[in-house]
Amino acid sequence: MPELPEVETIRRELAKKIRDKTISGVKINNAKVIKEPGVEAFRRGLKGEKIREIIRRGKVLILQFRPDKFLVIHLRISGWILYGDEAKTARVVFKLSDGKCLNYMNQRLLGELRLMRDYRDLKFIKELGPEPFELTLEEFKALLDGRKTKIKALLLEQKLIAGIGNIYAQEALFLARIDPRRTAASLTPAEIKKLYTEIVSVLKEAIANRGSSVDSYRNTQGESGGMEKRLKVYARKGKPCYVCGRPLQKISLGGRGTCFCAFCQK
DNA sequence: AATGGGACCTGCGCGC
DNA sequence: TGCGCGCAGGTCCCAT
Repeated sequence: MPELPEVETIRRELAKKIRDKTISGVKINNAKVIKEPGVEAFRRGLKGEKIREIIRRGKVLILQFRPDKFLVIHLRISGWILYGDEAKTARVVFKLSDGKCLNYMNQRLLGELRLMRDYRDLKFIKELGPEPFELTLEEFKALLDGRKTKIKALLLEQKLIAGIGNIYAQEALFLARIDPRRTAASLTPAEIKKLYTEIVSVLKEAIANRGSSVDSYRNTQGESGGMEKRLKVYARKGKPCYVCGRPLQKISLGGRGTCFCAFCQK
């Protein structure tokens, strides 16, 4: 799925396009993605609701209608939101009162929609770690302290830090020149500081470039991001390292593909 | 606590 | 051309 920068891009675009618009109807092409309440209650509960706020928490997108009514949108892998005309391949179409549609795209059907009284009651959200931009260096240090897990796996733990996924974990480690196989506890204070800086920096760069479109992800206009051209290691196995020119390696860490430069990342 | 595997899904690109 | 396989931005759950 879209990671923090992609979801933040969607949030910003939607804030301009759909705030204060009303949902006039919901077309459900695949009920599998609706996790709560039931399909009919979901449809009924949304009809006539005005969108007041568009919120992001980690990789989760949330539409707020009332103080006690929220649509929680988890894109997971392959999810994105297309604004405009109704899309044939949309899993769910939210029709707006001005004739436009919010199409919930999700090829792999792993995404989840929930209509809830409070998104903060969702277990996943409750347990989510702090937003990277609100995390201090000292707090980041404390998260790594004593942890024997590999640093790359740790960065993906949403309970520790919200929003980093498999692209930006690899990118941040490359930028910080840290081998993804190192244990978290083995990082020196200088390395922790560098990694912290690079995480914040790469996420900001990605947001500024409207995210990475490496597979199905598109922005709300259906356009590619721009960050994919700037990625240094993700999906670049065998290609030359931008720093030393040696071919990048690919290994599996925690069941996820991981590209890195075995020479530059120590 | 850490790691590995599988599950959930669809569809793409690759080698044969 | 067609088929089987591996793989894909996420997360959960179980076993060791």
